[in-house]
Amino acid sequence: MMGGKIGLRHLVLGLLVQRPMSGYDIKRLLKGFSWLVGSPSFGSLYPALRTLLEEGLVTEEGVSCQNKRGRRSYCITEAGKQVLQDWSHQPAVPDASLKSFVMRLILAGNFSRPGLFAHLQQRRSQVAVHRATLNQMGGTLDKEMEPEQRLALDYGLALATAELSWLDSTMKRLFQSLSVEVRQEESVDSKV
Amino acid sequence: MMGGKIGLRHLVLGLLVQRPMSGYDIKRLLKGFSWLVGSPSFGSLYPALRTLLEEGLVTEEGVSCQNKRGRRSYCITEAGKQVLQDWSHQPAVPDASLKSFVMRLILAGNFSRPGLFAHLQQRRSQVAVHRATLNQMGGTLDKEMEPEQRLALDYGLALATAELSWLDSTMKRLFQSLSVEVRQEESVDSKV
DNA sequence: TCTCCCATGTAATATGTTACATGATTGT
DNA sequence: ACAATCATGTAACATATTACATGGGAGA
Repeated sequence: MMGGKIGLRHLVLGLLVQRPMSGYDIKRLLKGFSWLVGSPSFGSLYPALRTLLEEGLVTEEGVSCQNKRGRRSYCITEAGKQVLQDWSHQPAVPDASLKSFVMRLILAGNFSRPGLFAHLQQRRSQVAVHRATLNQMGGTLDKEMEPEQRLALDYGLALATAELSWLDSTMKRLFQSLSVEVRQEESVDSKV
Repeated sequence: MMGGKIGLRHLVLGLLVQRPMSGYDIKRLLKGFSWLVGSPSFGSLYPALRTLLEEGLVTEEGVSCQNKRGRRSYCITEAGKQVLQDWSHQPAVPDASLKSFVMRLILAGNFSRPGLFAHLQQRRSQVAVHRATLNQMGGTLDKEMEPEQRLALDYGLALATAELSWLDSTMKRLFQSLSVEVRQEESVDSKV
């Protein structure tokens, strides 16, 4: 879910620059952005932290480090900052993005007309949820999110809005007779 | 690059409904949509076709099937159509999308201001290329692409345009002094 | 025949998810 | 002390990429 070249490692390092965090913290923080970057599973997150620790890019900071279990907070080291610095100077690879929805769109010819409509509508409700989530994050700012992350939030909102707009106009165009349902759902969204 | 639950298999099946194709054909066709769905590598494509063949979801059709090497065209079977049908009735899982660009955006606080600007501008040029590619596909339609795929094309264009718009306004807002460069690049894009 | 490109195949490697197991902490 | 949740760890599995190897056909 996190995708190849970039890797979880750099994302983790980048988040640890802002403040020390545990694996659990990272997971929680990233969950809000899951639509945009994907939320790593613990099965990949914890091993990644372990590796970073062994490589000396992060250190363990915390009250109860001698215990095998228990909360562990990680803190980026100078070496880690250097690695992050190097990475940020490399050009970003353009990576594929939307996958399953567009896949189905490409195969739209195989759908029945009602099937296509259902597909578009399902996507619409998913995107609406994502937009609502991002909106909510913007509201509860200050607490856990650094102000710099507003940019990512803003970006996500802009794209979600554009997609909703496309979905609406497309559904309207293809299925004019059913446009009533779309309108109803729209009014629900705008309350969020 | 293709992502979990959905799998290459269904995409391949879906494309084979339209007409028989070889692995190479599939790869070529998908390359144009690579920004939207990801383009599978041969290392995953050929084994996938092999598996589908063994499962009886596709058959080999072609002139020289007795050869070990050489062009092989695959044709979907009734069983394959059934599998595809079942799949298309399942709800789509919302999958993460933009990854590396947004990752860097989230980490924007670690960037220097010029670094951030470079990052945004790089993204802009990538998206501009993608949009140009899609535009071109729309022009050379009829040849290799089924008319149903226009929908995916249209979707991709709408999103790319929205993203370019956001990038432009954001860059303008954050770096007003440098907005001249953006304008220049804009005029280049519109020629495509 | 030689060369270049088309087309397929495969092994090594990387990375991620799922499902499970287990230890800590907190509230009642 | 008990339950619920927090938090970490790990093995089995799935899937993709990369780099390489190989065969076939068209033209010089």
